[in-house]
Amino acid sequence: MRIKLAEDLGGGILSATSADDLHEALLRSAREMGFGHFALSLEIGSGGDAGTSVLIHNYPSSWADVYVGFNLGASDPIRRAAERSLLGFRWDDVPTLIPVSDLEQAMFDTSRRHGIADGYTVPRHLPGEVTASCSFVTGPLTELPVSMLLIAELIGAFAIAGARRIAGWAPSSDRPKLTDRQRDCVLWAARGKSDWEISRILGISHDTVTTHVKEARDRYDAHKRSSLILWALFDGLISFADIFRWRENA
Amino acid sequence: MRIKLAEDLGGGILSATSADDLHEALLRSAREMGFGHFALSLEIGSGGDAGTSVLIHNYPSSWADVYVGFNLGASDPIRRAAERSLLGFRWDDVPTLIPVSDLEQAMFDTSRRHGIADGYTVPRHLPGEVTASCSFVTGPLTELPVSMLLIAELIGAFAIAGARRIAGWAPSSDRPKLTDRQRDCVLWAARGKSDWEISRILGISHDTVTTHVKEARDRYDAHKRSSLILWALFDGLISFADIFRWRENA
DNA sequence: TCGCCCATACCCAGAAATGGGGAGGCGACC
DNA sequence: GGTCGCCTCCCCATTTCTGGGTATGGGCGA
Repeated sequence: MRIKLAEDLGGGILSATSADDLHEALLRSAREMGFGHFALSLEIGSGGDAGTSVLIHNYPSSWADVYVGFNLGASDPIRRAAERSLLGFRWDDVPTLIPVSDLEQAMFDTSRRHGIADGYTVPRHLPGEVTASCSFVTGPLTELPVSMLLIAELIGAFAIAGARRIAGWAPSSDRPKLTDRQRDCVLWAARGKSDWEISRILGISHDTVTTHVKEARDRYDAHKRSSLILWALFDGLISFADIFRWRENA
Repeated sequence: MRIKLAEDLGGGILSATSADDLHEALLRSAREMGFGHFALSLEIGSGGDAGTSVLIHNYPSSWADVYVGFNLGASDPIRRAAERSLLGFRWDDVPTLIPVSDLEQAMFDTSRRHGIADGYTVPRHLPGEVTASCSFVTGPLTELPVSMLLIAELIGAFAIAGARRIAGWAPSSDRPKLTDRQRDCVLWAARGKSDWEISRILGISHDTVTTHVKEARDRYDAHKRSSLILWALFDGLISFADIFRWRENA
């Protein structure tokens, strides 16, 4: 049973406590599914300078050297496709997801000569936190194990979750607790309301709102309204959906 | 075979061409897996306030009325947890993901009286494009079908992808582009620095920083520094790691 | 060469946030 | 009964942000 396989391998991946463990578990998983290679990349910091935080793979070193040496990651079509897809995708479907330039097509051909031919990539994102992908790859002489792609989807997701945990994004433990009223005020502040506007919304006085916000700042040791909002967001006290989409139900 | 079930149901979901089709396919899938209810919510759009949203569910109307009527969606803990998780999660694990207030706990109890007791929620995100979740729910008299959770993970993801396709797939995000200097300023602002402090850090004048921040606000159509930061964060222009981790290296 | 964008710098006036202080009422808990 | 946390309200002074201007110089592509 394939799903049993996923449960077994997934358990092994989720119980990994180090990058080496994860490498081991991923290698076994890839083999069991009929893939020769795998590559997991997890970035904390999608913006500019914060580079790749985790990169675990068993690509041939010849290809890895070329890839890193020529900084191909900067314009890797697989990576670009991963940023635009919710589901895992087969590499031969990439052109339907994004435009692929001639240069990038040439890159595919080169990788094939290094034993990286066809594959399946599982993307996963958390806005503001993580962008990651996990690829399972076959060489030029092996067929893509189509019957295993759904399993790969699960295993890839487990691997990414495991890597995130290992990379240090354990749920924060001793987070400050805000009172309900404080949280209300933080939420409305995150929605861009001023203290005065919040006071009208909540039906309390301007000074009371100011007090709530002040005390919330104190609890988070944040000296700025923005910092308070960011910490609350980071802690999961409020969410992007809370902030951006409250209009819908209003 | 459970994985066969996933393939069958997944095919049905991916071939849906309308919201009604999708409703039908999801209903069948939920039943096959042993769930009584399902709810799929998907929101598209990043910049400003434009955006479509899809909500497909078969919750009892009594509960849906309460939910919408009291605007509970504005701070739904399930939705908040969905923004903090890469994988699907069981509802009884939510307190380990995010803080849950007493009020929200009470909300759980209320929903249970409406036949919404336990569930499994699959989140999926594309920064700046899509935020979605798909929940499968059991009533108070039914056990959560634990053996089906991995299948639910796959079905939920398919459903989200299907909904995205139906909702009109707006990949060409017209998200605002900031200049390098503007991004610098936004990043330092997110780190809690005032304009004057940023000017010292970047070695430029106070007024120049103010101008950069001002123009960044204009591009995001954000009237508050906080809103600007939040949009930049949601868009992936900056990340929590950028914001909170800079101390480490400094 | 002209136009456009970018970075830089400056000015102003009004609104908002920050960081202090104090105080009363109310319910829970010991 | 006393203490503690929470919510409410008020005062103050100072800093910071917001929303308008204007202007110079450099680079880059039409």
